[in-house]
Amino acid sequence: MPIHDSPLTKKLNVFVQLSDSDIAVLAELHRRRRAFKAGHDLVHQGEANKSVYILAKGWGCSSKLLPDGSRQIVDFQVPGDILGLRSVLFRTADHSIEAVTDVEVSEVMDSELRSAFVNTPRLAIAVLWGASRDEAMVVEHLVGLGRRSAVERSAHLFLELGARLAVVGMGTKDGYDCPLTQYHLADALGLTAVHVNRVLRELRERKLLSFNKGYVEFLDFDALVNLAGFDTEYLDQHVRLLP
Amino acid sequence: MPIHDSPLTKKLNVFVQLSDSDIAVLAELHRRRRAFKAGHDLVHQGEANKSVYILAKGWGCSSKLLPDGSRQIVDFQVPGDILGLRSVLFRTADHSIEAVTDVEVSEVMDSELRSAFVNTPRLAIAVLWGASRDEAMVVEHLVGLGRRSAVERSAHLFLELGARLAVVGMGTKDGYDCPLTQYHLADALGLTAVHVNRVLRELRERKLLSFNKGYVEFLDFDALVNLAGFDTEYLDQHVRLLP
DNA sequence: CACGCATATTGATCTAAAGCAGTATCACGT
DNA sequence: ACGTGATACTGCTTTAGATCAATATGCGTG
Repeated sequence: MPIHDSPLTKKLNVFVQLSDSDIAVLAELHRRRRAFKAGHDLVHQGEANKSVYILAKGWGCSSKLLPDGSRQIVDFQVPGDILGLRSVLFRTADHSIEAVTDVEVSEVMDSELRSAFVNTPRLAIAVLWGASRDEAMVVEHLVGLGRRSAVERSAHLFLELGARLAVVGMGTKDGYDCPLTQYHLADALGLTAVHVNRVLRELRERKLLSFNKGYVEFLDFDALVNLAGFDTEYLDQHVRLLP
Repeated sequence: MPIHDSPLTKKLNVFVQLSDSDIAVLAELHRRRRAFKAGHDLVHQGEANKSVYILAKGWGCSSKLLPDGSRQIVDFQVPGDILGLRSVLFRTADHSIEAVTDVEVSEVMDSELRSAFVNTPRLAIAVLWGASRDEAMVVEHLVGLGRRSAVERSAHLFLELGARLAVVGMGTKDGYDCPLTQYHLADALGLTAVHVNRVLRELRERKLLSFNKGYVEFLDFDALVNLAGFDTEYLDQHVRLLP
């Protein structure tokens, strides 16, 4: 795949116009490829990380396990997302990141990342913007768990995933391929899998959205946005340019 | 108040041993004092911020409002916390920060902050560690909303606030002063105020914790930690030193 | 093919928390 | 001294979502 078609490049380009040299540096970062099998951990909770992964293919999820055995998925990762950035910049990982499907990543050592940032500030800004967007999504997720009903919350999640995939050219207003099981959704939405099933049925019967055989289909996009209170703006705000 | 007694200094010192010059720079940052009345906004959602505030006295909270009028409090701020850091580094604020009580802050322009970071890297690291800790707390909060019961969640919040206050010398294992109303708690915990009241009664009757006239008293700290699944470690992990 | 395992689906019951309604207390401002 | 508004507390009813139990459906593997 030519570098200007990689998911990360597409994603960053939406936000900052990358120069040829930015793209060249980005290509450098994509050299070391690795693959993970579905269900395996990319980052272990409590471990210090010396590298980040750029997700090229497949889906991941970051989650925390509770003493009682249940788990809460904090966020999903789709192609173009950077995994483990925080744990490199700051500290040991406080949650684990797992491959939902078979996954292909580019591994970037933290030293490479730092020098890339120094040489191409525009790239650094774009990546930080991405990290900031991810945080905003975590906050939005928190708000949903606290104050939205199961149906609203589910609708919101599907819309958000759709918006993220659209950025990397893997989704439209019609729908997108989604490899998640109802258990994944349950763990993200703070519901039981049984109830997720009922919620999906309701969305289907209300002709808003259908999720079948790995495909999410938006049946009435606007009504869905309205139901979820989905803010289309919040995913693409502008970063302040560092001096 | 001498600078080495300021809440922020205490907090950062827990994590990095600050040198005299670090402390001198910190003192510089505390020059421009401002006060806000309870209920007023320090940061408005959607506005770009040119300054951060170091909270010296009083409590704040950051929250998001929903279309239906309800709100979700994302985090509380106590003395020593830095407000609006993210919106200076990255982008416009995506939520508003409100003074819970009358509040005193030091205002720091982003240019001052940047030059302070350049001149005293150790200080930069300490502040970033604080920001990273705050994020970890947001994630923990999200997990609570998704997977913990009302009682567990409430216990967890009280413990977390206690731990944060202890760092700045404003709380012990016996308890701490807490200016929050049951409405604040409800908006943070994703409950109704009525139900918060019942939860508080249950905690009191089970002789775990009492909250009365602005004072949180731990009646059985260990049992509370156990009930909440509170991880005492997660607030004080170590940052990786930047090269 | 048959078997086991993961995933999806539906029905019946149970429960935690919401919603609604009302009372109590206290701090103010006049 | 008297309202008025914010906060705290309690009882009763309702509901969203959990829990328990069962039945599909498909898919890889011996």
